[in-house]
Amino acid sequence: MDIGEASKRSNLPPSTLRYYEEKGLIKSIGRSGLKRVFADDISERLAFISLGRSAGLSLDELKNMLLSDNIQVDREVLLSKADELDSRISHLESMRDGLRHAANCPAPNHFECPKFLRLLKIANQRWSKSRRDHKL
Amino acid sequence: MDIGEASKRSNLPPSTLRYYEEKGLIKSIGRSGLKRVFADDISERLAFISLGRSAGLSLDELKNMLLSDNIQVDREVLLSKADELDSRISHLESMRDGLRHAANCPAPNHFECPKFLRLLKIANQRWSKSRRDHKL
DNA sequence: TCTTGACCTAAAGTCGACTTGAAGTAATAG
DNA sequence: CTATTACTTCAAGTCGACTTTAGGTCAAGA
Repeated sequence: MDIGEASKRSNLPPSTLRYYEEKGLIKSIGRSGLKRVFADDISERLAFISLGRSAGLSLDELKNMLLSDNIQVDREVLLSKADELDSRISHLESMRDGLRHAANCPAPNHFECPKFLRLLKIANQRWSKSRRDHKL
Repeated sequence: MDIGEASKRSNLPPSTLRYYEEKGLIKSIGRSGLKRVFADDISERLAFISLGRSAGLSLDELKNMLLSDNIQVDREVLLSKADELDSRISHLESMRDGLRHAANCPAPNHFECPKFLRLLKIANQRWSKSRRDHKL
């Protein structure tokens, strides 16, 4: 498959695919003349990357996850990434709950609403904890 | 409270606080000489911003949420932000589940594992749907 | 009185993640 | 044969979110 096809299937511009290749997130399987040729499973790889990006992961983080494709031992990397995601999910849930509450709260200023403040406080405690634990 | 105090309490450098003020995310209540003076509730506001940043929200998004502090009618903004967060949470959960599965999966290449691929597919369907719905 | 430290502004620099532009190649359609 | 179209490289440009730097103000302590 050429870069145009990969671009269509992944919904990412060719320039992005070249950039990802340069950064080592994907590989072309070879060339036909000048043109890159990609394997069929590139779509899934790119889907994974898109998903990760939309979830706020950096290209470096994603590269680490994808590297473990080849190497056996990287279960730990995957599991620790999963744990980081858990903590990120907690933040988002706190934000979401805070916003939903705020939308229905009669307090004139949300920062005076005790429930809202409690959600904030819990969320930031959780954050501090996970930063301590993972030395982020 | 001066900027140094606000910085300590929020665990953000003064330069960041000045930057946030410039971008309209926070306000100083006045000046004492040259020095900015912040109200006491600045800590909560900054906690909210930090939380949002750590969850991957942009300063503009956060500004929108915070603006609705003053104006009554913005329940809809808050609720739609909460919905966006729900979709972001779904992505993260899919990633997390995918990673946890991958860590225990015997398949040599995760992109050959049907369960992993199913998680990816579901996640991206959800993504496409939410992009359609919210015209992101 | 002088100096130190915490603040100030405005402008420039940095970093990640791309995008755009200029200049070239290669197959294909008219 | 030439023009179009899709690709190529490499360098430069952009954008968000900050950080750093240079030069200045001001209150407090030795």
